[in-house]
Amino acid sequence: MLKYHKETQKNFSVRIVRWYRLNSRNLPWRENNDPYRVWLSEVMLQQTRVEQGLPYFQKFVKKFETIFKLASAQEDVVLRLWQGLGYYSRARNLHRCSKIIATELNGEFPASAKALQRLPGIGEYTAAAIASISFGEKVAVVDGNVFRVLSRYFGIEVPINSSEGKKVFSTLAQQQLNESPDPKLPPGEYNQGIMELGALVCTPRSPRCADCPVSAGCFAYNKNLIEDLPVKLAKAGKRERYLYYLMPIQGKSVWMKKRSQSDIWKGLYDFPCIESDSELKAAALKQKCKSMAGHGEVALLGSVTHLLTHQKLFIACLTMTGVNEVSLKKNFEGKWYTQKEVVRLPKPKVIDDLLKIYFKKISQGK
DNA sequence: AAGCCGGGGAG
DNA sequence: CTCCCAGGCTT
Repeated sequence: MLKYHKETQKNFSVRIVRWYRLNSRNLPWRENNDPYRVWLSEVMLQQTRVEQGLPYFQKFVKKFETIFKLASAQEDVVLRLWQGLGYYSRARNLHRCSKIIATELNGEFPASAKALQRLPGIGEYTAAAIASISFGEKVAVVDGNVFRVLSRYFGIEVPINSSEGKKVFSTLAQQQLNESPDPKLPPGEYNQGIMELGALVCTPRSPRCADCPVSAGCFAYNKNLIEDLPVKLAKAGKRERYLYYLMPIQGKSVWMKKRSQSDIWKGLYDFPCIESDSELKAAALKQKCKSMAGHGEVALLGSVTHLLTHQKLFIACLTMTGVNEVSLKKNFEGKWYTQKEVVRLPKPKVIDDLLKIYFKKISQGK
């Protein structure tokens, strides 16, 4: 660990809170400290930018005014509202969590980080966020912003995605709260302040050090190491998958199935799929489709490359009319859904895009 | 401890 | 193109 100046360290937390009070964005979940809204926003913002999550937050609080309304909703309805936000296990865990709180806890959130963390979808970060913001508990959050700000300010080279890094940075974050010169420093404002600073000023690239309230004491700023911190271990490469979707059509209905295995998009709906580790030739693919779903008319609807964090998906989608339902049912799960029903189903972004292409096509009379 | 899970915006 | 975002769960 690199050395830093202790006199500048001492006022870090106080400067952060002072800056936060003058520069915080006006965000809907900051209107009050209601744990339901704080929880909802924190789960939505896991690995997600504020701008991306914001419209979803508005939709959710409007549709589910209380945790009881969320708890009594169907999972498909929750997933459909979450559609497009990604990491769908968050939505499934959010729903599970709401049921526990509504039915077992009389609708009241546990008031400590330790108790909160026992709930599904609430890990160390989210537990600390809710406990500090809604209940004033003196517990520090450690998210991507905190890693970056602390790494730069204190000049710490330990990789932020290593086990040691997690320990080092959470200890350091908690120290700022415990050893603050202001014993009444509001933990929620300190936590939101350091994250807000990371989001608005101490950004991953081209940070706005001229606007930073703690630049004078910042190790990286003073040593001109801003671009070198934080340190991060290299990640594994992406797996490549070739997904060949067969979209069976019957009148105004489309055959879809729910993804239930522990794979991408669990809980969402897509079409029968033939997967391969390598590219399939058009002729071979067509042959395969016909053998699995009957000898109907096959046509290419579209093909796209879809990037996920860990996977690169090469996707092609074939429409098929005149399918043999017996053959289809033997090879694939699922059932027929009318166009109206299809719109209501929660679907991955790519599937939603493909359906839009198809529906547009048929509305123009092919 | 390492791998897995989405989608989008910035540079 | 790469990186990363108010992380958590599974193996």
